[in-house]
Amino acid sequence: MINDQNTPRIRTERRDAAKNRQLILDTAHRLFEQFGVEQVSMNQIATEAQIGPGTLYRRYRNKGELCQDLIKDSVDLFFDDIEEYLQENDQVPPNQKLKEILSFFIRFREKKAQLLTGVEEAKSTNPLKSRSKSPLYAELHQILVELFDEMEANENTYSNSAFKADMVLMALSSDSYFFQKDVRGYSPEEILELLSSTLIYTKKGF
Amino acid sequence: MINDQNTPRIRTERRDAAKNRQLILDTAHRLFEQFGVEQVSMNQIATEAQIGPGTLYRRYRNKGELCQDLIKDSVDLFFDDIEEYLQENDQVPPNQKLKEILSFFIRFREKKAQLLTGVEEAKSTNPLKSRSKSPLYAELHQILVELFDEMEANENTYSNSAFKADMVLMALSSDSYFFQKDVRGYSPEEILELLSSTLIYTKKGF
DNA sequence: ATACTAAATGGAGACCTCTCCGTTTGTCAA
DNA sequence: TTGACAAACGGAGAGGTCTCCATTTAGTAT
Repeated sequence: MINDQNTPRIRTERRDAAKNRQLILDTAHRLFEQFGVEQVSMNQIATEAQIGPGTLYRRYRNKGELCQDLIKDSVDLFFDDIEEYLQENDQVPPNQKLKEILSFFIRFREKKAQLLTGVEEAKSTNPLKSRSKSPLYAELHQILVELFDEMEANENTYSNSAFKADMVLMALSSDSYFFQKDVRGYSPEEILELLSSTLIYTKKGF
Repeated sequence: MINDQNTPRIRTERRDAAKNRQLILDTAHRLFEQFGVEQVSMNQIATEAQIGPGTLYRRYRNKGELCQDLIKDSVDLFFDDIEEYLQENDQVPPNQKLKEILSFFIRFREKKAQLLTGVEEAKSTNPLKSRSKSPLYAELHQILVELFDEMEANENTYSNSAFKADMVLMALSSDSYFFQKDVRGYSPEEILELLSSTLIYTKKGF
């Protein structure tokens, strides 16, 4: 899982290709930093990196994939944090764990806001495959489902953990999250509270 | 509210302009019907209608606005239905009313799937103003908030009706709704059940 | 070294969205 | 009628996304 496209490949990546990949990543990073992810076009990246558009699109089918590659490391660290937390706190009640995970994610989202939005936007623009198969989404969904299941273990409701997990992630998508912040005026902390009181603490009053 | 851009305007719409508006609407409707909303470009509409791109964009800033104009009438009917239902059933418990409204909306969404998606997509692509100010969204939100408030009237939770309403609408956005259908494999009825059991029947087991 | 081959490259080009602006055309007042 | 003028028009063009493919080139087997 650690080296996926870095070191040895199925038949090794050509040296020039590897060099170009790094060149693209560096250029994109620099331009994103300077102008903001939103403002930078694939064109611009190609031009700045002095490669043809074809070369760029060959490696990344769209800006989203590029963004994805750029946060890959952060995402890995993020999941490491979660795993560590879960291992050290497996006796904690599941709803508390859930809330903590959401808190982790919100912090992550705040830190990587632009790139995350970049990932999501392209996903929807392009293959219409929704924001489904982003590894981040899928893996996080899996974790949430397990916690929801653990929560409902001693309840009578028929399980809808997968749905709840989708709701949570939906609510924390760029679209929804920034709508809550910018239009509704909530702080990250308030969003966390609203979300947990709405979707996590389902039994009893609150 | 009834005549907004139809009959008398602030200073009447020029006859040629009115004619063109209708021409655009007809052309778009025809092309959408024939090829699907997704597949038809603004360009194509302009060409087919034999008008310059500038003329088209002058009237509709993007495809979303065009779609919006195309479903305006259906939307009005939709709200009429809701209003009628609410007036005839104001003694029914609010959670039941809520569920019924959602059912209305899901049916509407199924019927106007393509145009609705068209509206939402452009909204997010363009002014980044999120899917907020679509009249449909805003008005529906308002109705949901009132019902949630009514529901919580005799409970102790501090009100988060606005948030819940946002969650519901988020869950029924094209993005989320079709994800649930296509990827998770739920039927419209199942989505309705999941949604109500998750967000509406908050008190007690189910 | 040499030839072979699959990967990598770059740029032309198809098609798109959206803006700008010089020109045309209803409309209304004189 | 006849101006005058704001509204409407159309199309050129800037800038994007993404594809295709003829050409180049890095590894590898001989």
